[in-house]
Amino acid sequence: MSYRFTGSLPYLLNRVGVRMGELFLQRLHDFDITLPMYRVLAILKQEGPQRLTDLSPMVTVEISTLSRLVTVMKKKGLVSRTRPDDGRTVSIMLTPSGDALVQKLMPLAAEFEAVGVETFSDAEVAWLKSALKIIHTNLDKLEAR
Amino acid sequence: MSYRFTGSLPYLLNRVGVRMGELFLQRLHDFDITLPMYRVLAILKQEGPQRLTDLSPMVTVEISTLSRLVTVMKKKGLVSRTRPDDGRTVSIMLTPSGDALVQKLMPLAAEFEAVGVETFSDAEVAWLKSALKIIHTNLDKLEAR
DNA sequence: GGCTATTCAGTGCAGATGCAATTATTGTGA
DNA sequence: TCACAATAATTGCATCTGCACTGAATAGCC
Repeated sequence: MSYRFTGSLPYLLNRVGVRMGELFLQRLHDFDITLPMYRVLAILKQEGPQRLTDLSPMVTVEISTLSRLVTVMKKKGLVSRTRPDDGRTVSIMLTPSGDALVQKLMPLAAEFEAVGVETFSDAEVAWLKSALKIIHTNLDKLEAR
Repeated sequence: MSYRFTGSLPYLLNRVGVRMGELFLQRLHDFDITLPMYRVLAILKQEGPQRLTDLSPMVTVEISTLSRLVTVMKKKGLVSRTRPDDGRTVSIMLTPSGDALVQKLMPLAAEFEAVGVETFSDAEVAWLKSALKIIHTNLDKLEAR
């Protein structure tokens, strides 16, 4: 039966990833933010103020897109832009309002994860997560051509 | 240590999924098609002619987007549109040219998967894939609110 | 110190996408 | 049979996104 597309890893990964994102976005609708915005908030909450260049790989979004995204988020009062030490650099920081919002959303995200893996043991979930990290690293070999 | 966003399942899934897609898209560039187009071709190759409604959940793409996508693919001579039995329905089918293209791309996709999981045993890969399917099913519980 | 290269962010533009409304066809109940 | 509901695909519109280019600031080299 050779190669089954619907049984391939890229397909299965994309399918479950997109699905989870879609479902989460529906809940986010009440808070008037998008999925990438949530990811930015969550990263800033965890890692503290970041430059766009550093934020980009963490949220897997192009810098140009991120730049515009931050503009919108600033208008919403969720983050602030400041020019610190380096004049080229911009430091993106959570505002108290943004911090409060991400605080409210974290339980929701946790619930999504819990439902997704409710049929697995803790050890299995741990293995799965480490596997996803390893695969991400393995993909580096494809990067340089 | 409470909740770590970068250690959460949705984040890890999205990150590796998007990354794999980006890398694959780079290779697809030589063939002048996009990632969703490849997915449509692969599904049609495996499952045979499909309606838009059936295709949509399989490629995780909105029907409206799919409709326009098929228009472009038809112009490229990769697929054909036909109105069969039901007058409302459209049957999307691979052309010989589309079939030849997907045939060329399948080894490439297989290589991507192989590199991604090269540090895992066959049994581990099998478990991982079944886990991704189960999670996708578990997410149904979040669908209906 | 001054010139060039590099780094970082922002913009113009074209294409992709989703939601909502529209059109066309089929199914159904009185 | 006829009106009305349901299904399938398409289109209008606003938004999102990435690529390529531009602008601004710093670093490195002579």
